[in-house]
Amino acid sequence: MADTTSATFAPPPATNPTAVEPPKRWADEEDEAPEQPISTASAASSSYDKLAAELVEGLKVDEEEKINQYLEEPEESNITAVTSGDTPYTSASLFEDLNLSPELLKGIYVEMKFEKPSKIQAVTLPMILTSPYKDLIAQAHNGSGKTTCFVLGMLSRVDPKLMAPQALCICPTRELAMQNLEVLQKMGKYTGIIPELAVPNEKISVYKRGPVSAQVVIGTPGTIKKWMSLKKLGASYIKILVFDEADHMLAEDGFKDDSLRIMKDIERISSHCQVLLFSATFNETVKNFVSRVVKPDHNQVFVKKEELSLESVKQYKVNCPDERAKIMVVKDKIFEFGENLGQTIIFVRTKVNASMLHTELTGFGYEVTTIQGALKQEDRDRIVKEFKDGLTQVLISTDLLARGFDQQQVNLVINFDLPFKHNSPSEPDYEVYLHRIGRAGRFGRKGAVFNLLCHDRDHMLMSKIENHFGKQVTEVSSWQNVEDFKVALKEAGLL
DNA sequence: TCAGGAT
Repeated sequence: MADTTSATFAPPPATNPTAVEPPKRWADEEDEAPEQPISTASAASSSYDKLAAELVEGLKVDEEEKINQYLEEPEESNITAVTSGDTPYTSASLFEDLNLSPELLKGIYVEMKFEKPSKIQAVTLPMILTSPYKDLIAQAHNGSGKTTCFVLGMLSRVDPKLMAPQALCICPTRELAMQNLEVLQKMGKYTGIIPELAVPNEKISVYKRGPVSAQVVIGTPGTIKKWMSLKKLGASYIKILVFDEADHMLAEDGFKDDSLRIMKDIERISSHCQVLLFSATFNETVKNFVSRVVKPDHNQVFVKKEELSLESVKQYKVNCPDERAKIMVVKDKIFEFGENLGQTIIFVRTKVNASMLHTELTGFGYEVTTIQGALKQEDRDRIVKEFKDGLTQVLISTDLLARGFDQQQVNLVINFDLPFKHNSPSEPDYEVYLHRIGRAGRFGRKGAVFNLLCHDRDHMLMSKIENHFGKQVTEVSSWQNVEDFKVALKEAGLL
């Protein structure tokens, strides 16, 4: 594949719009982490090639509507946007183009240290912030700045003088809700807007508290649903509703029921509420479903699946004769080089495997921490904090952290187990795979992924993943040879 | 042998 950073911005079936901006990397801003200044126009820009206009599959826009209004867009973009209706949008090349308050701009420049909008931000922010406020389904690469899109959207649309919940953001895990809250607090530092976290809390009873007066609420589905049903969280003034990791939030085996319930309760009371659905992944099934969930005149932004895997993250597979060998690879190869690398996340499929691997590695005397949902919340919080503070080097995790978790120093991801679909174990979970490898290479950084394969099924899953993304994964010749791993890590740019 | 949130 030539280069995922390149593409044409062209809604079907129209002709290409005019290029208005010089090419730049898609990952010119990180997803959830504000700490790093944006590096804009990169040296890689010369290698962009132009892709043909592509159809957005699953488009469900009313045929009677004029659907081909589109943004003036940088021609080098790997996203396809389709807008619906008469509203014209102009890509925002500067944050100043967005009519943001001076307080919000100050947060963007001073606190976040952003310079200019990333690709996904340039395209979606005008859609989010232009009246009439239409629903939006937006897909963009891992680490490309999605969080900023909806956080900025929420902060910008909230009236700071009205002390009532006006924006709601729903996330699949407590960790992600907390991370998003932190971004919002930082970006909104000068706005005076008050946020609140809505996640389960053993210490504070929801029954004893008063109604929420915070203007932005970020949380997990069950808690938000509960607060709403207990009339602690009023929907009257909510005008923007965000689903982070929206494909998972609306998937059949995800949080679909809770999410729909919340959405309907809000829309019943606040019918003009704008709904934003963000994720790096939308499989065809979910894409079709979500486009029927939002209002018919919604806008869409999508990326082809072949272009979703990050070019900056080098993927490898390692054939291991048995489970024991997988542990040895982690022990002798990963820890061997680990000191010279950034941080590492080892993904396992089950809590049991997480505990097993943790016991094995600590038994060898290695320092490693493990996070999974069965731990107490305070332990989860501590482990995440230690990892984010750089106090721990290697973190074992279930898919709890597969999505959204942003830690820039992670440049190595180990798939100790490959993700597969619960209801059909011979099918890989392509979306989880993509989210996992997206934990490395945040903000366009270099990274490496090692997939440890031992059973026949692993090989089958791996080849299906390769086919799905149209990308061959390089094989490490021998699981026992330190040199092979060294070569791989050098090739990935990590040594 | 699902992991996640919440009950």
